[in-house]
Amino acid sequence: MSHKKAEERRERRAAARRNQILDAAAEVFAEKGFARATTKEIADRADISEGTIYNYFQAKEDLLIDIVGRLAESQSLALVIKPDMIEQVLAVPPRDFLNAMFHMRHAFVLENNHLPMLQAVTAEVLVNQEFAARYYRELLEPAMGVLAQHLQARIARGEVRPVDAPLVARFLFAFELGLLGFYVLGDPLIQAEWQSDTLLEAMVDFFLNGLGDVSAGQG
Amino acid sequence: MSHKKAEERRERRAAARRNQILDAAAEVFAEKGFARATTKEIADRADISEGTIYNYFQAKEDLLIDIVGRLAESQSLALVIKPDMIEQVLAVPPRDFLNAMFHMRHAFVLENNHLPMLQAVTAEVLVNQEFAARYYRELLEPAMGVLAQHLQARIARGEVRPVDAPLVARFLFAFELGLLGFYVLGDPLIQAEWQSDTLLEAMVDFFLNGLGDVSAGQG
Amino acid sequence: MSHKKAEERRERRAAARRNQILDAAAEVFAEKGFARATTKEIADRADISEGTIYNYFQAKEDLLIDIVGRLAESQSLALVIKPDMIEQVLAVPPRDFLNAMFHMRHAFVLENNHLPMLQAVTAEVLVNQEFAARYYRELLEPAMGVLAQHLQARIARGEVRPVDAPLVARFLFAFELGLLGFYVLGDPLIQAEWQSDTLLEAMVDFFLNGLGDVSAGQG
Amino acid sequence: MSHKKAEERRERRAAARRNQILDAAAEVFAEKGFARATTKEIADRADISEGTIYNYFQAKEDLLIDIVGRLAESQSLALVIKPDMIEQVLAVPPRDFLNAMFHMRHAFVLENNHLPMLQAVTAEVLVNQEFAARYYRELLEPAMGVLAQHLQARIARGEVRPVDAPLVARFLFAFELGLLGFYVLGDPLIQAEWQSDTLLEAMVDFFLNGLGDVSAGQG
DNA sequence: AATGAATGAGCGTTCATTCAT
DNA sequence: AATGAATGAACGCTCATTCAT
Repeated sequence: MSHKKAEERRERRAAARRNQILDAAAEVFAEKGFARATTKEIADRADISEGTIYNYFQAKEDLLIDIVGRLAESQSLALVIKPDMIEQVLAVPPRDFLNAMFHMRHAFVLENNHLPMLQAVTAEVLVNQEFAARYYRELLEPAMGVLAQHLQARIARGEVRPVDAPLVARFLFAFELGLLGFYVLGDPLIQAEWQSDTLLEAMVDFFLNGLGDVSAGQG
Repeated sequence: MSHKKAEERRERRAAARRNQILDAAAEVFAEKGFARATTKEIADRADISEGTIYNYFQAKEDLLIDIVGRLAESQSLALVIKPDMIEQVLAVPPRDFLNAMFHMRHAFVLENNHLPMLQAVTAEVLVNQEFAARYYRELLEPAMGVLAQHLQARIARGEVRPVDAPLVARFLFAFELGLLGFYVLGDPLIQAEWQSDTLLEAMVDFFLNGLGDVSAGQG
Repeated sequence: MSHKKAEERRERRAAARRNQILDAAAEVFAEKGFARATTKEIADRADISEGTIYNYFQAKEDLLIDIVGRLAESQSLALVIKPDMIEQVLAVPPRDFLNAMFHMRHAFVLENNHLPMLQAVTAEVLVNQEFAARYYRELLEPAMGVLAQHLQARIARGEVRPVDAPLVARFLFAFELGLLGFYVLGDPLIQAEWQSDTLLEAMVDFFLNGLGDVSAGQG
Repeated sequence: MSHKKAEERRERRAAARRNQILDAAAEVFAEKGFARATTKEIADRADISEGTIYNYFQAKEDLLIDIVGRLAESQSLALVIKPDMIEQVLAVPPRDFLNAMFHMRHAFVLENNHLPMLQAVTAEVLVNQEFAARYYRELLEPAMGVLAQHLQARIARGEVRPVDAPLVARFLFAFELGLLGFYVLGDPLIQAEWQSDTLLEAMVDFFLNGLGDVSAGQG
């Protein structure tokens, strides 16, 4: 039916506009922060007029909310270990699993305009309680939960030491969050090596062996 | 001389006023973010009038700059391993050294109104290049440099594995930065345990041993 | 001719659309006032798109102008004493004439969506000189003129005291205008009784006898 | 005490500013209507900057609310028959009482910038339910109540016919409201005579005698 | 003839900064 | 040194109007 097709095309166009606006918003938010970003600059960046933003979003704040939503969706597609794949993933040795995970997360950051989105959202989250809750609930908690379960399974299989899985999952995410902070702060070493095997292997090595507890044998 | 004394007293009072204003500013910045914080609220919080702020600072932005300065100064007093103490510090076993360092850094966060200052500065740093540079140069780089050197010395003494010291120093600071992020985000586990021995020891353990490389023996 | 018929049908449809839009506009203007009413809400209320309004009217303001026009036309059909009926109307006793007039005017307000139209126009008229002139010229003056003439004829016939006819005609219309104001303001007494015989008779009685000049006999 | 005096002077200045702004606002509201009036024009008219308005009022709407308040206060000072004066007022013959009342009300309109205030408020009231309620409660009801009581007392004394006092009080106020409408609409007769004895006496005469019920004697 | 996405001027409001007191 | 009233630029947002479809 032509009516149906026309509707579909309209919806596709609307979705494209929304994404166009969100991409522009994420960039400006990342550069200036949410509060200092102006709807005018977002509109200019997206090559539309200010009024058009409000045909697609109710308020400036909704842009940030929807950016979180897009990140969450994107992450869930990319990072969650699907229930029906558990066995296959557990078959991968810990070293390779860690490497793959770090690799995937570092690649995720640079894909699809994710960096400005993460930067924009992270900065706002530090000074906006409502956002903090949403960010924690939608982005951190689900991914951390999956990792903690996975870790627990590895422990049960005797592949890693019997550490406190939820705590170590937080360590891992905190570590990644901090490393992303270093990237955004412009640390030359982290920026240059962000996707390099050198960095990923150093991380894997560090997570598996730590500094090497020489005292352990001595104590 | 009484003239000199009067001058000194005046300067002491001025410094007290500055600190009073900076404390108020740090709180408001932490709660709302720099851009959303208003000079009116800062003035109210500091129990002075808006005009008075401008007798002590040229612009709102200077408040944040001076907060970074105060943090840097405070950190340099508290955290830098003084050159004339190197030998004594190296005498401490790695495990105790790490424990002391984590303990000191976590205590630092909660002391002297440092948390709001760190929160305010960290949020702004993510979206303000000028600030990012200042923060990196004044707060991160010096402390990281000292730690990297220290680590190198430990490696030379055979106390820790021959890791890439500058990189691992970054790992350590990234980890701490990310953990602070979790604290500010309101992660219940991290917040509850922030200064507990349990958390500090888990961290030390993790840094010394990692997950335990079971595959190492297998490879 | 089928061409002519098609044209007529088109015109009838166009007139229906115009009325559909004007009815919707009058409602929204009455509820929110002209300036606060949006073309979007008018379009929604009329079940058409915003663009369609502009196929029938040049601008939002024209909606109000045409509402005045419709009211004037409607009033002239209903209220003006036709020249060829003068004799018949004068044959009606004053009391019955007043009663009929009040009855007709009060019914007029509640008929055919007139109330929102009157409300919308009256509110705008108070703050818009151009409109005030149009309203006065098209709605008040003609009706007042007819009433004044009629009154004069009654005076000539000795049926009413020799009052200043144009002034008393104004009194009568001012009174009705004010009463409509009370209705719109939500005065419970006036609203409840708007079309009741009680109110109409009290009005007639008041217009014929006033408060009763007790002093007249004393003076 | 000089502190107290300074405070008093400050308050006097603030009150003057508020009045200066309200006067300007009333004028602009009367000319354009509340919604079309801009804060910029009010500020220009009051010879201050737009920002200053917001040092004295929370929002544009509060200007109108406070105008109603000023009118109510002003009216209560001018028009309410004080309880301890009832006897004196009742001693005045009905004709003189009506004349004085009409005189006072017509003078009130032209005094102290009341006309633009009444015009502004009346126009808004017709299209704003919240305002209608406030206007009715604060401006109409109290004055109408006093008049109805007074009328009842006159009836009890046999000075006026036994009319329905609350209803006739409404008639009187509706009449005045409508007459004010005619004034604002620019009716040349009403405008020219607004304060003239001719008009006032015609009104008094009309209220006392109506059109003269010739039929009464006939019936 | 009807649509509704796009426009951009203009609105009410905020707030860092100034300055007379 | 301290005040707080005044400022006005700049913001987020609305909405009458246009026009390609």
